[in-house]
Amino acid sequence: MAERITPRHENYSQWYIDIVLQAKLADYSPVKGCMVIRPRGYALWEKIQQIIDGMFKETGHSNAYFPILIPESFIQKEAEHVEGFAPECAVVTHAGGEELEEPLFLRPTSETIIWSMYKKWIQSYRDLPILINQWANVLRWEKRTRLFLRTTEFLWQEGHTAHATSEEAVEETLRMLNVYKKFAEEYMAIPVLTGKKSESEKFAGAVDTYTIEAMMQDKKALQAGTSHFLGQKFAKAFDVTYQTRDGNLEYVWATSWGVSTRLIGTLIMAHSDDKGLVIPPKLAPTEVVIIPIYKTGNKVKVVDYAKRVYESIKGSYSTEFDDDDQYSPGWKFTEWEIRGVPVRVEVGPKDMGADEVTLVRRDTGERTLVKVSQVVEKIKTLMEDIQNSLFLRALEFRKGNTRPISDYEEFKQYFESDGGFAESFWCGSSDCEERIKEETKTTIRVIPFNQPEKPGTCIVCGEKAEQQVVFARAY
RNA sequence: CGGGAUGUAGCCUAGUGGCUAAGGCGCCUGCUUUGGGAGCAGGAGAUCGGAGGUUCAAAUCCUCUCAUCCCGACCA
Repeated sequence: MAERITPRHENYSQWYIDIVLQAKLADYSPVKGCMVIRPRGYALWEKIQQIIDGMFKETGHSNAYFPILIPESFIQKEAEHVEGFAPECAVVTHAGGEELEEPLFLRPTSETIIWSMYKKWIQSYRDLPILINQWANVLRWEKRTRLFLRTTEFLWQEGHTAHATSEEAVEETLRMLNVYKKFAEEYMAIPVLTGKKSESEKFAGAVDTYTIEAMMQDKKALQAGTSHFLGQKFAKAFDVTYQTRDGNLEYVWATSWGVSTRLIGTLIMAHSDDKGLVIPPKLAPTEVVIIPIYKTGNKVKVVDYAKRVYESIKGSYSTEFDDDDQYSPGWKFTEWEIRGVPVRVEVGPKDMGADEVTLVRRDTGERTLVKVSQVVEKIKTLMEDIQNSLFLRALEFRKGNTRPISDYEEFKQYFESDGGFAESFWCGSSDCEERIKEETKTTIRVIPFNQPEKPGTCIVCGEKAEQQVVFARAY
């Protein structure tokens, strides 16, 4: 008997760890807070990269690469930025056997080094916009780490764009937020709320931070991607100006936006179950697995038959043929369920007799008999079904665990029992935000774009409030 | 960084001062099996997280240290 996966209702954190380790997505590394992304985890990341990168290219961006080492003085140029990041940075002080004259920071994010370069590259409005993305690793010295969700080193992409006008930069910020929303919903099958972050939750150095916010199966919120309007802060810090058409000098407007390997953690916590990983078809590195079921006497015949099925499927789907002789079919079923492969094709003597195969979908476990001649077509429908129903299930779950609440006592009770998302009005004061965080451990996850017609009263102080926001406990 | 827990073979666990550190899973060999984690036989694998100390004697007691997990504070 292999190790069991801790059921979600017993211990959600442990369940998550069990999935990551047993599906062999990642492993702990010898270095505190770091992880090794194993081939199956990395295959997922490559799939995510490939799709999102295509979306970046479609919206006019190019990839580039900037160094991991950043001079200390650069980090310190933007006041809020340094305040936000300096405490969690690792710094190289020695190299080549000598102490460095100026310490070099391992990048926690690349705004500063990139804007030092933009200063060299931008002189005129003709040089704008610059639309650059980089795929990179970054390092943040976190106190408390969790596989994929928060590690000391993680992989991400960071887009950094430079624009002539504020309007253009804001437009870019929202465009990329929508790219993230589209990716989350159409590929990851995870519904997300979009909107702005409150002052206290925004990125250090941003004017405005926008977020895609998802609900996990334990009803906690998770920020899955952010897009920042940086205004002219970094342009001013690095003195990046351009000459306008009519000869004036103006500071450049900036955006930055990113998603990370955290998306893999998000994916796990949104869809997986007590049997293991559940991967939406559009992100599955392996879409179909074929398992021949034979006895010693009929092995050759069954494997032959299964192989023909494999031949007919593999052109259309990323397919694995598991004819390993050492493990029983039951063992294989369990194993491929842990790995989260969306569709399993069982091929045994019974199926062979009827010129059929058995299809089993990972999300519901539902079995269907289908003629070999129709198998590719049927898998196509199944894949679409799984993709859609994962999304709908997550959407229903979020809806069922979201409540408008206007009374603070009711709010407290809500989070003492079930919890979830609370839609409540907020007057905008950081005092009220701070108080509700202290008293209920909830934070403002997002100030949604979609606002009710009528204003209300602040959930905390009862004063008139223009904005309705979403409160939740968060990762 | 505070509070708690844990660390014994690849994994899970027993052993709470005394003989050669025990068992299950996994792994290797062979045979038999195979429609939901198969069976039998044989075998390999551990300086008990690390360092120091107490003792005739330490996995076991003490000190320090490291790592992981859980709960907080801080963060993508």
